[in-house]
Amino acid sequence: MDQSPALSAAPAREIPATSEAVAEDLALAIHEHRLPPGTKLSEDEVGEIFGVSRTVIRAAFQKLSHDHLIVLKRNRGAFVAQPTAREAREVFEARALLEPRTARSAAERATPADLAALRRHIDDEHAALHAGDMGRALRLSGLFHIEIARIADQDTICEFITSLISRSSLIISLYWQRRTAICESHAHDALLRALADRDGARAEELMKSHLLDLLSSLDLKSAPEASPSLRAALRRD
Amino acid sequence: MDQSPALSAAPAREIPATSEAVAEDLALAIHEHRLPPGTKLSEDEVGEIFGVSRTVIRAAFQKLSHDHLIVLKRNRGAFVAQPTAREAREVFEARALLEPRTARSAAERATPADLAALRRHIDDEHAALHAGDMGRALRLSGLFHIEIARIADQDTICEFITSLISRSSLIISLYWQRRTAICESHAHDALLRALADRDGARAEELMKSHLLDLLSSLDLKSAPEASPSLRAALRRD
DNA sequence: GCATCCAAAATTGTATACAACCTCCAATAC
DNA sequence: GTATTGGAGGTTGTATACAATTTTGGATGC
Repeated sequence: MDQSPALSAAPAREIPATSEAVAEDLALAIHEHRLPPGTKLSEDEVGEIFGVSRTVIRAAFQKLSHDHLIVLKRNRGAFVAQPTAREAREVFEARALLEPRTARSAAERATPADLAALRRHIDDEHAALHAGDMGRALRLSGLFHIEIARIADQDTICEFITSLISRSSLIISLYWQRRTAICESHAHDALLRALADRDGARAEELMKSHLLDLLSSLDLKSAPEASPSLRAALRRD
Repeated sequence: MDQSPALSAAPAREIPATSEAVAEDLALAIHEHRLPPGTKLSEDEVGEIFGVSRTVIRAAFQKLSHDHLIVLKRNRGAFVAQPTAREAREVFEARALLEPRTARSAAERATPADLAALRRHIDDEHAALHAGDMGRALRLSGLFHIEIARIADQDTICEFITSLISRSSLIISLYWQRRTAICESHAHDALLRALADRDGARAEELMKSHLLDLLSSLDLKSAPEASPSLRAALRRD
């Protein structure tokens, strides 16, 4: 019942939380599994936590619902999404259609400043990994992909990719194979080198195989982990 | 001021209009240019037309905003979107990444029932064209593409494509070159034949060139028609 | 013991009231 | 004549009250 601790860690906002800010905080909590899939999000409770009325919360829920991070059920309420194995495959299939070509475009346009920003992302990600902060590493890894889409200078596609990566974060935290050792793959380093070399074809190919690697590192056979708490597994919705 | 006629033609709904129904009616009105780009949508006015409170209208606006059919400006209100030439190119670029491969998948999965449904869409579209009902023809043309995505059985990609086609409808009605004769291109017929032949490669290629044709049939050089009323052109927002 | 059903409690759906903000226009100063 | 400022009107942002629906708990019957 008391899910405040999962959220109270994040907000600490002063007074007027907008619906965008609420949605962002909730998204982060979902990505980092502080709000596990299947969790019921009560409008009253969330509203009280953020210090705003249900009106604002409902707007935030609508946004999150559109991004498939939560599922709205009429007259039932909002629940943290539980992506199925099929949905996981579909999300990565969509990314496989969009991101490789986008990486190619990025390679043809990247400025030194862009490359430096990517370099920073990678370094931060490595640092987080070595510090054992998987949540932060995962978020930075996503930002690396989003940054590439931004460099490609295609707002529309960038928006789609951003949404897909957001869903991917939830999927990865659900289906990641624990047995895999720390995924210190150097795929991002290789991508950055291709971009620096302005080698669009290589960047496209690297992104393609990187996404395949990512998908194959997921364990989509077994049920979506019901380990930490049985709640999600026992909910019949 | 009095934009009721543009809407009153559509709803005719009995009593309780949901936010989804309102959004759908508004989307149709935008697609068919009954609500021209730049039009201000007042919450009070729309609410009165549909017989619901602003609460419901705001939810509908949020959904339409996410689909880029309207633009929400804080403390200013909702305006029918005016896609720029750049946005038009981006939307078709995104479609070019998604739809050809999706058509290939569809070719590999289409059942006789699927093909019959597509055949019906094409026939209806031709009939609408000959009847001079361009609005209906455009809508059916979009539905043809959506149907192909549905056949491909990829919900995630289908959702993206649906959104892109919705934006395309608005773009086409904005930038379509009047001088082009009735676009009785038989691209859809050719696509259907490729699907019936289970020729995925041909379907992919046909879809690719069809989208290129579509984009090149737009006049993205000239300003987005300010013909019917100067309002849109004169608004400085 | 088990299932069914009904009523109370809780939660969401909708409408409305009030607050905050923007726009517009007129009045004033230069 | 032009620019600035002030206030009135109108629209959106938010909170709250009420209605409708679902959920829950126990009582009843088999």
